[in-house]
Amino acid sequence: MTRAPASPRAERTTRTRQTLIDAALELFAERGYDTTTTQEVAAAAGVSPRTFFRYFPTKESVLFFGEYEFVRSFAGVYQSQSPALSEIDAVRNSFVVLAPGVARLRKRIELYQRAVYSSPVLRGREQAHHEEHATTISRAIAGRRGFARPDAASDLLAILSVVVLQRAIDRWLAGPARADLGTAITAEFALLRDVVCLRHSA
Amino acid sequence: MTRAPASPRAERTTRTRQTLIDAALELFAERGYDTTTTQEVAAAAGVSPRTFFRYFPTKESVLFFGEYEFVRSFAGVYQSQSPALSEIDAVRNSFVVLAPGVARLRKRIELYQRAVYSSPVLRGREQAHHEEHATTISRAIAGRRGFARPDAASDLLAILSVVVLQRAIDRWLAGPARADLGTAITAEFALLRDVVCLRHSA
DNA sequence: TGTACATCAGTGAACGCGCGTTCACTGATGTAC
DNA sequence: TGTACATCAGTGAACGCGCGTTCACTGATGTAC
Repeated sequence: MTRAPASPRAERTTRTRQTLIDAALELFAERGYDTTTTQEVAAAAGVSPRTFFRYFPTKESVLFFGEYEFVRSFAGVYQSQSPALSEIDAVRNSFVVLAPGVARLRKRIELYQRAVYSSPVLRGREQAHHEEHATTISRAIAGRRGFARPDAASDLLAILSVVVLQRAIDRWLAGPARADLGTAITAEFALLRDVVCLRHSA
Repeated sequence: MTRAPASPRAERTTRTRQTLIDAALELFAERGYDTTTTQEVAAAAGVSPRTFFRYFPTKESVLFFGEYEFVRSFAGVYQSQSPALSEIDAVRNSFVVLAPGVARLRKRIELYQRAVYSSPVLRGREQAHHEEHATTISRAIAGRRGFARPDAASDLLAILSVVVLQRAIDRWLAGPARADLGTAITAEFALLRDVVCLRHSA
């Protein structure tokens, strides 16, 4: 996670940046993003208002710095799934494999989600991120099938996967601290199959 | 749509408001929401900058004024679906029934979508609207089953429905002007069933 | 129908606010020799 | 090891910008009688 402190100067830079990020995450989650000023974040981090913009070009960027790269590792895991699996099962399995890496960041993700929900503009950004993630997943799905380009089916499956994953994370965060994210993901995908595939009503 | 012009004064008010809305929609879609100022909207509508805020409390509100109430009519249509239908089929059928009402607003919806996509804050608002719509749909689903409260299954189905409907609308807008929205909705729900329910890979 | 007053659409001007930029500086850390 | 210079983290102060508010006004429309 944290780099080796190359020099006192570099170490100070890293520390200041991290302090700003922590302060911002805490304040945004607690008081709401739109009602927290960059001045307040700087004050909480013990630096001057000016210094905030030395580290981050915009108020938003402090939140999105070093985003957990769940999706960056997705493609690799997905390709290694058994070819016998259907696409949706392969996606679900990949998510479950990656779950422990996410689960370690539970506290941070919880603050992040609270911050994002507090503000329209952050929700919009998050939505754009989800779309990017879906694009990545869609390409991976198409690749596993040996298709050069994603089609409507892989696009839809990718979007559904992101929505279902987000729901699983929300439920996991709402549950006890010891809950297992992989289990939540499996349950949510099972529910997806039920509501879409079961033919009978009620 | 437009009320009877009760008096010259009331008629003028209505006209000014509509002119502002039209100008805003046009400019936001064309130049982007964030890069268009309320001054420019006022100028395009032929009124002073100050007058904009006489009609709308915020820049955003001019866009969301008189939102098409697709979802407001949903519950009624949904309850009248045959009890023999599965929930998801009943939702799809309801959407198809309501489609012509939406399709009449094609040009306006197109501008609206372009405006929303141009701005993070609007995407965030739209996301919040989708969530509200999903809540409405989820309650309708639970009601049809005779349940007092929505559960995880109705919530998930509702969210999926909103996502799938939005995709259908996007594809419909991307297609030729004469395309049928109901057909696009049916196709998208069929695709949903395929990607979620088919067991074989490739 | 005609006059006196009330209401209201539209406007101008000035301001508060928070994000983000620009210019100019201080003092500590790093480096060349 | 010691000195001279370079770099860089942190800061202060002033400003631009666009949203949104406040105060005070004009002139047209509406209403009471």
